[in-house]
Amino acid sequence: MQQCCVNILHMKVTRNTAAKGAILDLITNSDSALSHSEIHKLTADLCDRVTIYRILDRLVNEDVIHKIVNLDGTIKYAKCHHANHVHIHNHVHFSCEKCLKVTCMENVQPSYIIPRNYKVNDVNFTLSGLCPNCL
Amino acid sequence: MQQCCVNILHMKVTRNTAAKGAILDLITNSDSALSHSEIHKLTADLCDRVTIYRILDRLVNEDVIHKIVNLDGTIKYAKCHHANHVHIHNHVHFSCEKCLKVTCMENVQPSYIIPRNYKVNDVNFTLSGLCPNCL
DNA sequence: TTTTAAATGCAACAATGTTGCGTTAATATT
DNA sequence: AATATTAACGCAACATTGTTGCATTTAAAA
Ligand SMILES: [Mn+2]
Ligand SMILES: [Mn+2]
Ligand SMILES: [Zn+2]
Ligand SMILES: [Zn+2]
Repeated sequence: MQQCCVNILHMKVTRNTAAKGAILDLITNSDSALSHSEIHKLTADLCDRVTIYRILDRLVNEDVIHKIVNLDGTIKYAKCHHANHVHIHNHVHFSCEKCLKVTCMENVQPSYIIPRNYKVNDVNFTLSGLCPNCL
Repeated sequence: MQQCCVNILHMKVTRNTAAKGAILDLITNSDSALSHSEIHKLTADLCDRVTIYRILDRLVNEDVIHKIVNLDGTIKYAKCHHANHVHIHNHVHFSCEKCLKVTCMENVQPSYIIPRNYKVNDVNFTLSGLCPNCL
């Protein structure tokens, strides 16, 4: 009765499927964060469009991948490379205006001072401009 | 031949209209950032849905208001209260998970160190959690 | 192998954002 | 004040994105 994966919020057992594995591989091996539509195009007929939404939600809730909100409002998905499993996702993301790639900068963690009467649960720091490849 | 307002990117003359004035007032007097749909509801029959999109774009391009991308990908609009006109918009935004309000924290400006081979043009820092009213 | 319920496909729907075009009206010019 | 210019508008039509319900399939525990 070994459980392979769980939704860390609801402590509900989840399952591994072919589509889930393929999408996770895609995200893991990508050098930039991917949106739903990008994944949809890259996977062709792997599975239904709705299934991709559900798989992405599942992977996020399992804390395997994380969401990044791009400056135009599009949501992208990436996999952290650091080891810690349950994590506050407090690093910077860079959104290149030319090649349109969004990348995690896991070693850039901004510091800020916020009044004590706020409780911070999550963080989304995005810088945009030109990446090294496009500069 | 005094020009009232211009698109600062294209240096093109823009015009003031009743709908534009009303929407700017709404945003100026709001204590939190507003989305297109919120503005649409608040203005009732002021103008067409499409016109609101175009007015918001115009106000952003005139550098009168600014966009804030919320953690769920929804885009909100706010007006800075500081004086400087053309500005890098580098302050933090706070997104409350309970009351769902998004507010500018103009005096919170994070510091970060990014490699020199990146060129930063814009910044979007959003914190989410509980605001003082909801804590 | 059997059981169970998570995951899927599909259809239908809702929300959000975009484009083209004929008309209206803000503003500069006369 | 009248006129000319063209930005802004309304409307319809469309595209994209995300959601929900339900019957069927299938991963994985028993
Ligand atoms: Mn990241
Ligand atoms: Mn702001
Ligand atoms: Zn680039
Ligand atoms: Zn609140």
